[in-house]
Amino acid sequence: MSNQAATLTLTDLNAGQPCCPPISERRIPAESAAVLASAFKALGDPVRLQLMSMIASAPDGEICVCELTPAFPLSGPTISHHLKTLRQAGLVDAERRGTWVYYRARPGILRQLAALLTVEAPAGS
Amino acid sequence: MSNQAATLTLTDLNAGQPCCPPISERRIPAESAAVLASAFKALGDPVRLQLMSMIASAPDGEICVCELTPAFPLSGPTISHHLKTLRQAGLVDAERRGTWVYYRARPGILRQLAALLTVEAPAGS
DNA sequence: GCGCTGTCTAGACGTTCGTCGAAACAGAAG
DNA sequence: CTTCTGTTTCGACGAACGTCTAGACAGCGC
Repeated sequence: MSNQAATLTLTDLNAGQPCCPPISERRIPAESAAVLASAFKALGDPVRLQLMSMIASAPDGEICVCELTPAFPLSGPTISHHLKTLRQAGLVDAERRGTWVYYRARPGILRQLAALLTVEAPAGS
Repeated sequence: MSNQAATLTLTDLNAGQPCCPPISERRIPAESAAVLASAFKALGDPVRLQLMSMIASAPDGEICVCELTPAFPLSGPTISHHLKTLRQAGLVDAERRGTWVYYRARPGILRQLAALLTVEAPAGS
């Protein structure tokens, strides 16, 4: 379940070199913008952002769905849907071990997004 | 325009201290998640991401709408709508000087979002 | 004043998103 | 094999989004 037959995916970008310089350096090309925007869109929901945070801050680097679901006043399928969105955006990885499924963050992707938003030290403001 | 008269805005967060530690350190509280997610959602559209990039990378720190609009195969009102979204998310500032309106990035906000996505140096990956 | 250009607002339309309940799938335990 | 629990997929519905056209507002020049 990597992704559809789209042109690019964030995972592809991560596999290679750092995809883009910071947005303050030069304009993002249209193709990269589509891929990167999909990653930001995945983070653009409060539930998913908290899920991402819980996964990224898990003590062992991974966390069980059974621990994520009860943390929100939402149904199981809804949480699963959000996790799928994060998965398709390339932000997290899932692995089934026996009965439970464990989620793990992809630090490389997060670092790329952070680098994209980096700006030089402020001159005026 | 999800949270107009809501509890917080990203601009408020920026005015004060750094709002949140990186998501890899601890789980984002629900209130902060709502504000931060709205910022990521604003960046979650290819057009807006490119607009943001063009604004942030403008040589003089600001750029005229008349320069942004012809860069996309979209109508003027549509571009204006996207700029309004970026404005309401607190990511950019607008100023009218005579006939033209100039947009300028808010580096502090971008830095906060970048800091949020920062993760420690990779152990294995 | 009048017209012209640039930008934003208002309303409408089709698409996408977030949520749910019901059902299907995967493993573990009797 | 049967049953039970955990997780995902499937359809459906209302809300939000992205886009458009038409109109309104702000400055400049005649």
